[in-house]
Amino acid sequence: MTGRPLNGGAALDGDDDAHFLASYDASVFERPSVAVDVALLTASGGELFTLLVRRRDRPQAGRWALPGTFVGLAEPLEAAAARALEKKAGLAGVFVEQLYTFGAPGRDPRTRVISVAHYALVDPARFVEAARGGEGVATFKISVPWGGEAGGPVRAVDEGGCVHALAFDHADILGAAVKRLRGKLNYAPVGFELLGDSFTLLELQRVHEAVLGRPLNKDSFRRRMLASGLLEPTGQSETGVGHRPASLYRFGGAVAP
Amino acid sequence: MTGRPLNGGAALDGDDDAHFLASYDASVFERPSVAVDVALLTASGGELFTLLVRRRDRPQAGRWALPGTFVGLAEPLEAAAARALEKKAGLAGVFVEQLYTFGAPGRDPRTRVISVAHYALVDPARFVEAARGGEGVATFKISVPWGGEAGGPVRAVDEGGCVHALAFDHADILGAAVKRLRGKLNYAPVGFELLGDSFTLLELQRVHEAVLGRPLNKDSFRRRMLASGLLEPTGQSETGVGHRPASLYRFGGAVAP
DNA sequence: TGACTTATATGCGCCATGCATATATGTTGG
DNA sequence: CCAACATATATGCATGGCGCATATAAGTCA
Repeated sequence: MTGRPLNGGAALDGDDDAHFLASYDASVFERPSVAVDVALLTASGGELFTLLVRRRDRPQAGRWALPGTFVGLAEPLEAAAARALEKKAGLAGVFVEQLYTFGAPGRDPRTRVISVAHYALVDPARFVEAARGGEGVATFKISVPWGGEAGGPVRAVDEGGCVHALAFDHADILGAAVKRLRGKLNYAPVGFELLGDSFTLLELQRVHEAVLGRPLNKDSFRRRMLASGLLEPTGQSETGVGHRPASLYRFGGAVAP
Repeated sequence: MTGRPLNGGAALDGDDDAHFLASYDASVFERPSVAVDVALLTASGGELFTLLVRRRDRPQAGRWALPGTFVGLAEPLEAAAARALEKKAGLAGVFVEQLYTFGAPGRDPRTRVISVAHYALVDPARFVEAARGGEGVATFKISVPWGGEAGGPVRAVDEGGCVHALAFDHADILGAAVKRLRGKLNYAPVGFELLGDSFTLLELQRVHEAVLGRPLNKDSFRRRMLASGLLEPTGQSETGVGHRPASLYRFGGAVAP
């Protein structure tokens, strides 16, 4: 390994940098536009759903698209994603995380638009409320045509079972969100974002099954979750279910004994 | 779930969109700059190394930084990453993948610069060649101050054991690259990018250990790798090693029997 | 030739998982 | 009030992966 590092690597910037910055002309280079798009996901009945917005403006007016917006010049990316979610779906304070940046030169026919895609997770109750909120907003079931972590675009299916072609590369963004979620289930406490404050083990299992797209072994899932130390019994149980009620749990983040 | 999708969702764009696009003025919004930075990694002797470039321009002239460049207006992101690697390190045809997009408003003092970070993997032989290539280029050992998949910035250590502060948020980018690589080892055939055409099982184990930052059980590693079906014996063995020579393998991607 | 060093093969115990069985505890319908 | 019902919860058992230990193989080097 050949290396010629500086001795000490001391910071060389100071007042000189300040002078330089004062005279810096930011308009020298032509720039692409930067946007964010948000794949909002929820799980219900062992299926994944997303919220789409009908485009009113060109291009691709009339198509269904992810909530999105252009990024403000001094706005953090996550803030832009949260703003898009707030404006288009009326949702605030939900889990949002960066996903992948889609930047193929031809993905938007207007001009070069680089989209920093995010995904967001909410429980079904908040999701339904958000989907009822605005005009031009609708819920779509996500149909994943690939298994495991293969990846690729997914299909958006409306209530009538009709598949819709989405705007731009938004089917790929949704596919990336599902893939990320599947990968994360293996090692991270995902899934709790998709549930309410308290939940039964079976409800948690249904969420995992919705994300993974395959049934899970009940006993093994129970043991694994209870052994993970992430669950905390509330002491309460379901009521009115026509059979033995299940214990309710909440997410109890790694409390040391 | 409330939904009001269109019947059929037919594409509404056509000649109308063409007229619209012809008159579209792309300069309405102020835009951030978009750059790519590339964390080039290699593994040797159970350690990870990266290649850094000494900044000659303001701001932060003199600091060590990842190879990077601004993205051309019609240039794919991966192409920009490959171009940066080619120009700064003389490397072409290596594995490059998008990592994460760093866009905090203050990360570059000049103006808003959003960097789509990538990581690249090469075997030590090509790495050393690249590091010898240019002036103002050096090799640094990566010291990871966190375990598992915790994440966070890493330290760049020169040959003399001296830790250098990197330009901008490049220590975070390197940390994200290590984290990604650790996560990927669990399910994907990573590691082969970091080795030459043929290698012994122990060499492959050293690569995994370098990435994970912890020793691995030799027997278990052997069994797991041989059972994975990803390895193909070359029929050859090491020579001149002062002990029983190990069999050489190559990466044989899932060949059906 | 024999010491030395690492590769390779085999066996054993432990633990997570999948599967089967048994018991517990609510609701619902007589 | 009681029994049927449906699911929750608990327990046992076979299997397979993994960590660990042991034994043998095959080169180099003095």
